[in-house]
Amino acid sequence: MSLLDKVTSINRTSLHEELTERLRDMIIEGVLAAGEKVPERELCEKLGVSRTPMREALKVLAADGLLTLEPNRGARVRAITLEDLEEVFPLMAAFEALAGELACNKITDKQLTELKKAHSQMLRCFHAQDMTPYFKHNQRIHEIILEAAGNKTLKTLYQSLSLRIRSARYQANMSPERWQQAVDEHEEILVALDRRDGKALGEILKRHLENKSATVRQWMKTQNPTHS
Amino acid sequence: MSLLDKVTSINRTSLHEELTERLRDMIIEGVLAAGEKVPERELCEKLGVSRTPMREALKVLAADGLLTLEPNRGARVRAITLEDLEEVFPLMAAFEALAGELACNKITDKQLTELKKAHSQMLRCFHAQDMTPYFKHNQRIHEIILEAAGNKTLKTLYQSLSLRIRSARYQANMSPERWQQAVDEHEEILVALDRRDGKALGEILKRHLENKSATVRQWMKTQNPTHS
DNA sequence: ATTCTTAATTTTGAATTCAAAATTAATTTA
DNA sequence: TAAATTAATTTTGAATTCAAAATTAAGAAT
Repeated sequence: MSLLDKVTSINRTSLHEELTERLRDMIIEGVLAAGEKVPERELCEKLGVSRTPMREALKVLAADGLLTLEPNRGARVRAITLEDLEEVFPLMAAFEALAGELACNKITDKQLTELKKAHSQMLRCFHAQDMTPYFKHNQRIHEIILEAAGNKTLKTLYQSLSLRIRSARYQANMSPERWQQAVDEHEEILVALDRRDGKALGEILKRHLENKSATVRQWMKTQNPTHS
Repeated sequence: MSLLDKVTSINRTSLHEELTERLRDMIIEGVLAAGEKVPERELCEKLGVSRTPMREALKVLAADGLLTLEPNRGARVRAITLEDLEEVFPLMAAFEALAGELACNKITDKQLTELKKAHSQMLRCFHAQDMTPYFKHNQRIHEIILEAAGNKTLKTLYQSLSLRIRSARYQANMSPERWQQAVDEHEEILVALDRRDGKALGEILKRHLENKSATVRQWMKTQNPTHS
């Protein structure tokens, strides 16, 4: 096999794909705020593209649940409701449980090492009561487990759902007790993984997410009692 | 509230939405065969639409996993591989299990009656060894459970995955023993639902789908031992 | 002044157009 | 004749154009 064969083709991703990613980021970052209309023309101008690829991207994001298309009146960033949360969290919990079970069978030593590293970093942030990096490491841990599960479809679906409830997920501040509890659960997760006890890990992860869910729902209710 | 307020707006669904549905059907029915290129121009002519909405629909279906887009060379109907099956089935099993648990809490008497009706119809087909309507009633049962779970997101995701493995799912011939087993499992499902035993139902449904998975994978290996 | 009606403007949905890439056909060369 | 090169054709990606719908602005009527 010549060296040339190893040259992978340039990622000449199509415009609509790039746009989809770009818009997705803008939604995550809140540049396009939840509930707001998507300013199609303005976006086209700012990004220097025509409406054709832009509208293709909007359709894809709508199919993905991040936008809603209102016939003859354009796209709107989907605002998350309490009902959405209550639908999505059980699914996320099921995904996490499955990921845990699969990961127990497949996780490599390297991945486990990474996981432990992320875990101890997270612990440090917890003790320093430093929320933002805590969340970062936390997210990383769940990503490693998902990766270790070795199921691309699972990963894609999980991330898609995760994105939908993004805003609520990391804005709900946890009470000190809840935070301690979350950390304890993470200890349990590590132990189960170390033992390769898939069944136990699945249950812990499910419980972990259900607790998270309760926190977020609680928070959301205080935010907007009439659950818009 | 006047009667006029009850008049729901005409479903002036946009062209691209109708097209998406239409193409999806064509894929399910095999009019667009797995692995084949999607004849964009031809389809536009036959359906009497321009390329703009057609291409929007193709992008949506690609995001949904039914098509793959090959840059500068159009869309192709995604052919299901053994790897796909092995990724998707565990997810379907998790979905079914969750649906079962949720359904136990929420199922109405009417739905349960419907379910029992579909079940006895399915049994009749089993005893007559009439495969095609058996599958129809079978599918209906799982749909009712999904519906009873009362989680739209779950329903959507399940159906999306179900569609992806459609071809394999209902083409694998079951052995007489496996068929009997499937029927027995369905009996168990009914019993658990009747008892509103969510935990048990979840486990039965999971096992049910795992057995289904084994059958389909077996069949697929005989179809194409090198798993294209 | 406030509501209703009508006209102007903008936005949206979809067809058309155009350039670039890929494919096929034709031609040349060995 | 078979492989390689070049030219013609088709297909694809994306911008532009155009008609219909929605929104806004302006004018008329109460």
